[in-house]
Amino acid sequence: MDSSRKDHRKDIVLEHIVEAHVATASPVSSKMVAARMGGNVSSATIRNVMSELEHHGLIEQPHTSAGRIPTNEGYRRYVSMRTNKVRQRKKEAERLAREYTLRVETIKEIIEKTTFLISRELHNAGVMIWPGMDNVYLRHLELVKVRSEVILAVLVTMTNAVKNYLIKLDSGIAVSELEKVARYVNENYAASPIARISDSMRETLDGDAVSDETGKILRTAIKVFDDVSKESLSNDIYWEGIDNFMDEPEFSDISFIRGLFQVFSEKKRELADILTRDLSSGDIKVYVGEECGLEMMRGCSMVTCGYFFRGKTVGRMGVVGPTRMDYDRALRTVSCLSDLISAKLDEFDVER
Amino acid sequence: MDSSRKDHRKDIVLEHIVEAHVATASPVSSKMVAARMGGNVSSATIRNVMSELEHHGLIEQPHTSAGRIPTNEGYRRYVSMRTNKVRQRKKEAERLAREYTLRVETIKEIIEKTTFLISRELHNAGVMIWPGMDNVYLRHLELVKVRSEVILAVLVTMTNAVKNYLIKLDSGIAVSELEKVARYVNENYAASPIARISDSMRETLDGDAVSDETGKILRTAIKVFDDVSKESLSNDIYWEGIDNFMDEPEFSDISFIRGLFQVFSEKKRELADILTRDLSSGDIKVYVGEECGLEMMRGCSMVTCGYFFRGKTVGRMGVVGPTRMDYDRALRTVSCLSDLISAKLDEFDVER
DNA sequence: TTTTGGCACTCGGGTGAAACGAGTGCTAAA
DNA sequence: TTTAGCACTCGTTTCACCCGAGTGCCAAAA
Repeated sequence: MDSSRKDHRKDIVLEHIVEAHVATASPVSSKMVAARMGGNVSSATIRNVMSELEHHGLIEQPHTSAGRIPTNEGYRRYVSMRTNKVRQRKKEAERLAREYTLRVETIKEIIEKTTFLISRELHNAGVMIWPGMDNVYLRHLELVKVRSEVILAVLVTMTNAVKNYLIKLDSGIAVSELEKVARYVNENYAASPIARISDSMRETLDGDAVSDETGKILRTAIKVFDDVSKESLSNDIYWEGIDNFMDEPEFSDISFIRGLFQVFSEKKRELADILTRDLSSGDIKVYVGEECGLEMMRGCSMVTCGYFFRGKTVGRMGVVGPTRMDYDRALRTVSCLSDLISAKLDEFDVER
Repeated sequence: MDSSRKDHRKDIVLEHIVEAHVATASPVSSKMVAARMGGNVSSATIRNVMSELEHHGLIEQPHTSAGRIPTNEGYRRYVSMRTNKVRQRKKEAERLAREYTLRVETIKEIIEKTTFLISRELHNAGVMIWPGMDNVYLRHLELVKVRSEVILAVLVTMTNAVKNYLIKLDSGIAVSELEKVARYVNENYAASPIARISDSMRETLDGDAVSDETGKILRTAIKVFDDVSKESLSNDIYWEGIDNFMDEPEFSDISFIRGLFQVFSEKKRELADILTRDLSSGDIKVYVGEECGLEMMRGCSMVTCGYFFRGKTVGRMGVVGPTRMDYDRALRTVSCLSDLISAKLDEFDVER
């Protein structure tokens, strides 16, 4: 048998090992692989192939006299054999699309619905980051006085998210003045990217003739948008369904669950940062085990994909589960949902 | 020894059993109780008392040849001996008070801070319900047009909570008209209890001379506030620190944790309802085990206390932990935090 | 050269007997 | 009424044992 065919068989065996292990959660024996391959090879042959795969670090034995399980590298190889052939199943896509036919008018609803669907479909945790400030467009601003020098800025974005920020001004301000500021912003900056509003205002202020009145308004508005951008530097994260983990045998160790839970609560910033880091591309990305950089994610994998608004990647969504995950299905579902919600988001954008 | 002194000793022994069990998490032996009582009674005497306590259903043996652990009834009795003597420790109260000296301007911040403090102080989960609509007072309303017949109502409450509701009108409406409605509401209903605004408007509408213009405004406003009240019938719940459970030996069984986690996620409504039910009183309340009515809370206790705004109980806050909980400390901490945040909330209310 | 049957070896898991010891209940004496 | 003493119980730990799934290697077959 020539070497290329031999390599191909190695991949086939690895595939079977991964898939059998995903299905059964226990080590896979040579006999089992032989059976899965139709019985036209003997287990002894498979044993030879397996020992090579082990040599390459793609599979390992939990102990002598046990079958093999894929290593992180094994999963990684398996995944890279898969990612280029993500074929969406039409029926599945249609079924998922129907889930969004009900009233979905805000990005909040989209995020809740999507993470819910991911967790339900894949029996794992669904995660999603909100669009960051540089990709969020203003629909409406309202300023509410809270105390003499403290105001509440309420922003409604083009994707109908309502965000509020408490802002401490340098000096007291009259309600009528606040109204003027809000009106000015709504008239001049509706549909602008929020992160760039304060800079654009500074230009106006530095530029030619600006009346005293307008100057005062601008200075307050600049303070507001500076604070807003500062307060939400990194994307916010939302998740759902982490209790699905608890069914998986690999998480029977409670300290594992605890660590993982912390990734989703106290340390959710770090998780959000990982997803934010990948925003430059909207492609599907797979992290196997600690690849993502979080020690506590050992034993877990994450399959994520960007979602789009106005043609730009504005956020990411995906699934977190054990490394022993049905990657094929995960890739399919995540990419399908990404398409669906990106289309939905663009509906928010039509001029009315 | 006369019978009243005898009964008193029973209580002392129960107290020691509860406290020792809380500390060690294992069954308490007669020898251990004798030692805790200063060694002037023998273990044999304690054994007699214990057998009586067992007879009364206050303690039980996990098996022969083991010490005793308190039953739910035992905890209940222990707690009722305690609740009337909740004495706040001054130093502790001052330490907690300092946690709120930093900027806390909105009820959201208060809720996050308080549940965090509860979970940190008591190493259990902190829970808190938001004030319900009938106790929430309007500070400001803003109406933003989303689509021809869909608007977004953004409410700012007196406690600086920002809530938003998507509302589907019966017919399209102009932006200028929306502005009029919002202005009318802000001028006439600021500082009113939100749940009663639509009724009050209906009265105005049914009453004497109302101009066509005002009538139109009122009808839209009524639709808005009807929808708002409808959408938030029950109080919203917030929690923090349920991972603290995972350290306790009684939760080493993962299915327990899973059930509990569901109480805090999918079934959080039921938990919120339990707290809402108790809103009539602001007193401290203790649920031992399934007393609260949730089967999944078996093995858990909940210590809650109301918090106040304008002298009325508007919400509840407390701690959820294993029945084997330091009730003394829980009662102290919860009641202390209730006082602190009620005072803080009232600061929001001063006329400005 | 590759595949395969055969076989010895490994090692985790399950089973059962035995020893241990913490804790009890009861009794009789203080 | 309290207490010392003692027999008894029963969960836990330990150890020896066996079973069987699975491997690695070798020599024969293809």
